[in-house]
Amino acid sequence: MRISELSRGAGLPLATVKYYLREGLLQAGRATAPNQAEYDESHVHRLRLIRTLRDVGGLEIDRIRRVLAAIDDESLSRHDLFGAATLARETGRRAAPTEAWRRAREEVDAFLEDLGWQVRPDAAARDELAGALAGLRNLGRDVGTEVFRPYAAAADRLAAWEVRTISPSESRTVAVEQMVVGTIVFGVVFDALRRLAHEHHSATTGDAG
Amino acid sequence: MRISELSRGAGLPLATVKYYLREGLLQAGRATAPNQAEYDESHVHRLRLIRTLRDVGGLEIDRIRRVLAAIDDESLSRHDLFGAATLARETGRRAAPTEAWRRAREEVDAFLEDLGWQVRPDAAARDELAGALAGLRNLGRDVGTEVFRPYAAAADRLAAWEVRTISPSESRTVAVEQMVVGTIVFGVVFDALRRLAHEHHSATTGDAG
DNA sequence: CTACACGGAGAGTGCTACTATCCAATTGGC
DNA sequence: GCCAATTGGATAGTAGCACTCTCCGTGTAG
Repeated sequence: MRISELSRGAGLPLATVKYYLREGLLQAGRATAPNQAEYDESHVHRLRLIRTLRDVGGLEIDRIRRVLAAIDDESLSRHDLFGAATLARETGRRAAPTEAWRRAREEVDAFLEDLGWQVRPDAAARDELAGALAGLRNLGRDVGTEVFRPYAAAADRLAAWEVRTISPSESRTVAVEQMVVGTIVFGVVFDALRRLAHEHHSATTGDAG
Repeated sequence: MRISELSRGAGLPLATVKYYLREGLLQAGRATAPNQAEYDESHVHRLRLIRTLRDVGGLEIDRIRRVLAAIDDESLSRHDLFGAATLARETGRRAAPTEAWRRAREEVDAFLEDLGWQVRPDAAARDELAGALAGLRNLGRDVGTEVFRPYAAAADRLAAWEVRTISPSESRTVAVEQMVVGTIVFGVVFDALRRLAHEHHSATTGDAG
């Protein structure tokens, strides 16, 4: 198919398809002439993937590019791929690392050590936890990493189940995409469900103010 | 204190403090002259709250404004406040509602009905779940709302605990801020821990490729 | 043969979150 | 009481992001 058909097929403006092509999110079509190329179903699927990552996951274009690059990299193992999905959800700390922040970061490292979790020392999630802890303290809450415990327990249960169910998948391409999409989309799903559960429990607790 | 002291005290550029003042995120100081005002600790705390919501929670200024307005609104009950925190995390669907999306939305409503959760029919989280379901299907996954079940169970357990522990708080102002900050910050915390747990379980499963 | 479509590139748009400049009024150190 | 520095307030400018538009010279379908 030609680019305008691809555009219609994916339900995206032609200009947007060209933009994704320029940005390297969408693989180039098979050139049939200096200014003509042929696209197929794989391009339609890729566009859907891009839009899901953006519309559902809320990822920026730059992050999507890196996630897709990891998916496309045949040399990456499945375990590495979980890292890629992880990379996709990393927030990218905005606040400068203060002294209090560094202390919080050390406590987070000790906490993870205590949990016995085997995670990279440079995982960005560590920084996010440190930021959260430092933020809570900065707002006057006298808390330690023990407040993370119930969350860690819930995350541990859920992640163990997720890893179990995602592993026995078919081809690498399929498995890899499931892993990445699953991590991102179900992250959003859990967050939405948690908010709904808050509302539900807050209502049934009968606290009127 | 004067504005420049406030700026130094909160560790933010003066121009940024002025910006938050203009945008209505930071309450005005007590005017002592046509062009002079007095600020206090409550202003410092408010600035910290704003930065935590932005740096840790990743909220945009407009959303922060609405959250703060809800916190400041004395007429809102604690239950309403959970709604305000909820509002703070709503993603704001970006994709246009297609036919497939509308079908997904109906299934989500039925699913929540089946769970027995009492949630507003206009909760934005419903749309997010519909978007997630439609997105998964659009990528070729033949799934129904039953894939949400394990997540709903985990979210239910966690939210029930959160509502229990947050309710018996002191003054309204403190409780309210705890609720909002907690919902947002611990949302980030859970997400970070889930990613770390993925990495840990993926490593210990011993899948090398 | 000619009107429309193509790929490619550059510039322009709208939005967000600041950041900088200007102003007249006011203040604090001498 | 003087004057540089600071203040509150307003306006304008900037940087980054995700498109979106316009051009251009070349192809292609009816």
